[in-house]
Amino acid sequence: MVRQKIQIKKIDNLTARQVTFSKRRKGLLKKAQELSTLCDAEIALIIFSATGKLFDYSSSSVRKLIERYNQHSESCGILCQPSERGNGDHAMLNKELVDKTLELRQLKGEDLQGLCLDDLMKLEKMVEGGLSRVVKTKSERLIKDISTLKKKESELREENAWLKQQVADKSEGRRNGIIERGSSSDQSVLCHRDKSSSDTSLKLGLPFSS
Amino acid sequence: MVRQKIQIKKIDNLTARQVTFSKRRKGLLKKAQELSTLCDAEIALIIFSATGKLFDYSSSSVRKLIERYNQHSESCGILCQPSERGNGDHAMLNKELVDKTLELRQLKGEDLQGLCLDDLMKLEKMVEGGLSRVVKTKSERLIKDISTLKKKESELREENAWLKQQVADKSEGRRNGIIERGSSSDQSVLCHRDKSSSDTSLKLGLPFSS
DNA sequence: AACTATTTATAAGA
DNA sequence: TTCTTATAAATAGTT
Repeated sequence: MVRQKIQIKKIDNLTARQVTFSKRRKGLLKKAQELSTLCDAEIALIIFSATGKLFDYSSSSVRKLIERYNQHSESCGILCQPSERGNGDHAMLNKELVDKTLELRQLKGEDLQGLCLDDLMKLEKMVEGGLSRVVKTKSERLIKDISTLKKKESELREENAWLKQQVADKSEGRRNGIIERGSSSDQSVLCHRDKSSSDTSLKLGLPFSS
Repeated sequence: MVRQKIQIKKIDNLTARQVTFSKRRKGLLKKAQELSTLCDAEIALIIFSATGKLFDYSSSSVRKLIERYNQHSESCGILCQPSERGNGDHAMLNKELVDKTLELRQLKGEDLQGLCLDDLMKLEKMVEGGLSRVVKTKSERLIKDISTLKKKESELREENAWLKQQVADKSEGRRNGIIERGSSSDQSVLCHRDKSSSDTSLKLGLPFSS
């Protein structure tokens, strides 16, 4: 489009992609807003970045538009049902939900402007704690996975050695003019082991190191 | 924008409005599609014309995006319009609460045993992101506070110097037997300065460094 | 985050 | 609606 025309395909370079995303997102939001104003249209725009971050715009409210969209596209009864409510329980539940939602957002590092330094320090400590526990659990999981993989590896090595031995034995047998003594039982064992091991290695995704 | 720049306000003429709607809608859809392709973003766009006609676009499926939007940011909908949700959908409220409670616990590093390695990595990334944002906000706050404090400090130093000068002048005045010439106007100025500065220092909690 | 050479989008007219 | 065209706006590449 500019200095040079670009192809409309995924931008390979990460930085360039992020910059373009930021610029074009801004442009898109502006255009949406202009259209809704100029032509008296109701618009909702939902954008998830490749990293999962959400950006949205609506001339009124995204949720309201979704509601309208649902009504328009389905002849639904589910979403528009009137209801027995108002236990007062409802309000409480809702309040709890609002509280948790805010806490959640703050743990994710959003909506921090309202917090004082003290709150920020507390929050930092909490998130650090969470992070360290997540990392610890991840490490444990990794270690466990590694040990499982190592075990599989040693089993496979063992099997491998055994197979090699079989092959060597057979070759030697042939060279010596001895023809497949007891072959049927050996075959069945080999078949069985081979099947189970290939299944395993596929699932776990080789190769191993060391 | 063209032959003549237009104001972004509702177009009065019906025909012109319809024509513009048609053109700009097309442009907006194109831009949305380009953004999603170029930057690997997921986008949903819902447009209701003034006459109630629906136009939509999505990189995948509008319904899927709405689903994701609900999961990602029930927060926003709830925070902004708690009353707008399906009144009395107790079960749904409850489910959201349960979900959020679990998410909250996991962000805090609890209840991680049920997660697979992939989930743990995602969680780690999310918490890291949160932590970095919290730390960044804290730093900004600290820097702002420090700069405020430094400014106050310099004001106080200035005031202090001025006061010292006053004291010195008075002492000299007395020693020389000259009694408070023009004292009333000096006093009023001093009073004014003193009041504003003491109020500030109390609120911010001295002392300063250097 | 700014700049700017170009490409795109589009308002007005046909 | 669609086409044209002059001009405004958006933006890719660069700094």
